[in-house]
Amino acid sequence: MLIYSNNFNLKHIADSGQCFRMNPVEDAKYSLIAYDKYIELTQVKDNCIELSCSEEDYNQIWKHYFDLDFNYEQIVTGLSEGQDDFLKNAAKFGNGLRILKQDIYETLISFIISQRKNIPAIKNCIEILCVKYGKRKISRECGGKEYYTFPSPESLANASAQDLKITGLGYRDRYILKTSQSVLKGDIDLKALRQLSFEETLKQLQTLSGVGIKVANCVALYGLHHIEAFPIDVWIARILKDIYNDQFNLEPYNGFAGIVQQYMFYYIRNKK
DNA sequence: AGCCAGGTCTTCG
DNA sequence: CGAAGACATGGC
Repeated sequence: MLIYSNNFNLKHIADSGQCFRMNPVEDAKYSLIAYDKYIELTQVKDNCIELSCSEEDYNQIWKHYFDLDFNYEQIVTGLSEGQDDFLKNAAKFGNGLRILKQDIYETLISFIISQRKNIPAIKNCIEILCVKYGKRKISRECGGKEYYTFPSPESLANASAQDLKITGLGYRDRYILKTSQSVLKGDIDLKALRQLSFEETLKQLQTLSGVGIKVANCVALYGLHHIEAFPIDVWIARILKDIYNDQFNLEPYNGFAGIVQQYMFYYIRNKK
């Protein structure tokens, strides 16, 4: 089916570092695995995307996943026409970036893995984890394509420390194990986080093993859609220091700082 | 080859 | 308290 939107760019989203299982398959075409589903998406035109899914899956999953009920136009135009030169360029450069609504547990585990790894390494590591601990499935829509779902909390909580060693997790293996056990035991109720305030959510997430302020903000932003979150990693920290001399004022972007952050991150990582 | 990666945890002063 | 050091592995 075809979707029309002025702010929906597959390449930018795939390279945005917020999701790790969206990859190019051929020119302008991407595969994506999320919520136990496999989908292929093609950028037909700047403002037109073709999805391989049924209308039912679109309405139940993908419309929500890509945050397509939200209009990014005003915010992105606001940035690209504002007075901040860096954000102007970032907004123009990354136009079509959106903040995805990903599964909370997958986001949590993915961003625990992300610490001190580059993005290709994160992707590889997650893929190994999925093949080893996820479910093998076949996509009907996409020519019998084989894929693996993201592991459940049970499967990772019950993984042996020995087996985890060979997944390339490094020292993060114990974080994954402990956090998955916390989720499984109910020490934390990931779904219930949706009822909490942003600040309280960050606090609860940080009780988990391997989750500090940065990962907590990423989970809040990409898994719970707190678009006021502003994760500061090494790249954003460099921007704040080098471009803004540590004087960046978030206040004008109150309530959607996460979108600003995403455009900053994409721009600094991908501009020549 | 050697540095660095979407940080966190522990230890030290 | 805040600052420094340790941490596993792989990509480039």
